[in-house]
Amino acid sequence: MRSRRVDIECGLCSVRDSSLFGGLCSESREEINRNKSCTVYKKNQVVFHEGTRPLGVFCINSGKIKIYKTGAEGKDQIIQILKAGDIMGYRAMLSEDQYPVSAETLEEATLCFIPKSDFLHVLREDSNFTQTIIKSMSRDLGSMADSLTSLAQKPVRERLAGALLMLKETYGADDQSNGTAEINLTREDLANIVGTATETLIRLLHDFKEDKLIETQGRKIKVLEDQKLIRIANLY
Amino acid sequence: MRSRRVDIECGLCSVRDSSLFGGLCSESREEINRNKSCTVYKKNQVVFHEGTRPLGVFCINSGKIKIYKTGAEGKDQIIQILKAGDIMGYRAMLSEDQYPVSAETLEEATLCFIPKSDFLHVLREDSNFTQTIIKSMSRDLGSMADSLTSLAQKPVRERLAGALLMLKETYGADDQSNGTAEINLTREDLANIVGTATETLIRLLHDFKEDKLIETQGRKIKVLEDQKLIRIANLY
DNA sequence: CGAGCGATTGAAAAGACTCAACCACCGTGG
DNA sequence: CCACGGTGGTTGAGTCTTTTCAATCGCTCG
Repeated sequence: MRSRRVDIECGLCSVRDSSLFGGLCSESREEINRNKSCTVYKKNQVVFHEGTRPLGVFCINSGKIKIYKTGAEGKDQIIQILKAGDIMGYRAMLSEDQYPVSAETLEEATLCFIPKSDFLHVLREDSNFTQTIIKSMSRDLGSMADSLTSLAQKPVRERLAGALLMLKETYGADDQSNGTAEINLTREDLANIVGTATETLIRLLHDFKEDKLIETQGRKIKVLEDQKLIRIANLY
Repeated sequence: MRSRRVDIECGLCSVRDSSLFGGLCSESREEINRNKSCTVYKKNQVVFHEGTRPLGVFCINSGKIKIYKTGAEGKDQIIQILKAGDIMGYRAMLSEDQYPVSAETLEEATLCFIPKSDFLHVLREDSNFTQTIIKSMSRDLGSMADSLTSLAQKPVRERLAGALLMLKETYGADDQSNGTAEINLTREDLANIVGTATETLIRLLHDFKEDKLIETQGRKIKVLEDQKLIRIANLY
């Protein structure tokens, strides 16, 4: 058995308020809820693959997902890390195009799949929701412009500092972590976020650890000195 | 006098069909046309600046525009080059946010400014247009994921080859160029597209010229061997 | 227990950047 | 008309970051 079905009610969903579906009226919500199917994915399962066509959208109930693109040499570039409450796959669906990227679970994750027709119907009926979607896309576009710029201009060290701060947010969000969020990724994934070789990444992590900016236990990374990292990241 | 006003009718506009406004019904088009103001910008004039707030959108009637973001060290990263028919500035406006990037003319350009209220009204009324806008944003998101990946993974040489091919398209589009498009950019701008130092860019251009892949006359670059460049760019 | 993956370290090589100087072209003002 | 200043283009040399390759280690899983 590759995956397990579960029942989740949108109305009772713990991540509802933090998701893009948060603002839906009860009518729209019911429509989204009606035909969706929720599945528990195991760690490192591919949810969708670059080049295939979307049949609907996924809403993350729990777990983290990496969105990545495979480069010419087979190396993955991670574009973003999604967490509970995030919705994925709607862009390619709306543009009636193939997925430009792939999605894979980083840990066990529960995803709700909403069929294309239901999603589109709600989008057509609920102009507030349309607005929400458009805003979300705009924000993503802006943050990708940021990433592009730092990838082009900043040395690896600065990018790593920035990535650690970003990941602290992502990993601190859900758990009952009292500010002690632990980043849990393979060194390779981390390198593919920062855009560098795994070895380089390991060496820099080592430096940061020596400087007491972070702590590591196995693969887990705990960010200690946000302020100093912000300075290193050259964020203005 | 910094800029000159001119009159252009959307209904007669030469770039109408190639723009996102192409599919508008005559009613919507009239609404877009009504309150717009068209201005001739000189070369190297800033149209809007990162961090300011949009009051409407711009439609490019003629000329090329660079969209860029200024990095921490004051170096610009060019995100895209827009040409006649393209619309710019709607994302920040729709997300009710500041511009995440700046826009500057690369040559004399005629831009039509459409006030926010008119644009939003058409967007609300015309669901086809909403669809068009969403698609355009999705496509941009996909192509930015591409850029991100090649910036992170490909050496400068490959990125330059890719950029030249892309620019050939951009510069070949309008003119009555019979396949002999000439790229006309400063070396610095070109370096800021590729994401490298100006000197590095110049050296690589020199190599390409030696290999008869391109021709240069002053700052102008003519792409000769598309196929070979595609291979160098490692496009799959 | 052996295979294999992920993490780590070392050493060498390569790619790209910086700095500095110089050139070429162009518009301006004397 | 020509010297001048400035911008953009080019070249060289040295340096440094980052990558690559190779090898080792630790741990988990079957």
